[in-house]
Amino acid sequence: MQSYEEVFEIVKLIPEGKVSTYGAIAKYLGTSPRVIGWALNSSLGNKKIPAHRVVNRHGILTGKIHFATADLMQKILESEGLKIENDQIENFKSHFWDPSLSLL
DNA sequence: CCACTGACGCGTA
DNA sequence: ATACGCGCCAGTG
Repeated sequence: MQSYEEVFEIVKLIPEGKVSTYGAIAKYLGTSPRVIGWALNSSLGNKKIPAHRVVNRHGILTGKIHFATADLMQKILESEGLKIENDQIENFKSHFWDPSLSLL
């Protein structure tokens, strides 16, 4: 299956200053949220893939530990205009981007 | 070649 | 309210 490829395509569509979730992408692709995490893990190194814009359903930067440094992910997100409070995105739902929007 | 592991989320007890 | 199990793909030992 090209599940990973599908995930990459979606993640690349996430606009700057926006974030998405594992569950939303998984639902859109019709797969399990786990696959999203695994795919993103593989995506690390692919500069074309903004893996830092994907967080869990609580808006928490669960994947930050996979970056070069624990603060890197938060740093990038803040750099894109987001506000992080205690590893959690503030006004998360206001910055939430749903894959369904890519249909538009 | 077989088995384990790794960025999650939801339903059920 | 908290705890546990299942779903799912690819890479590595």
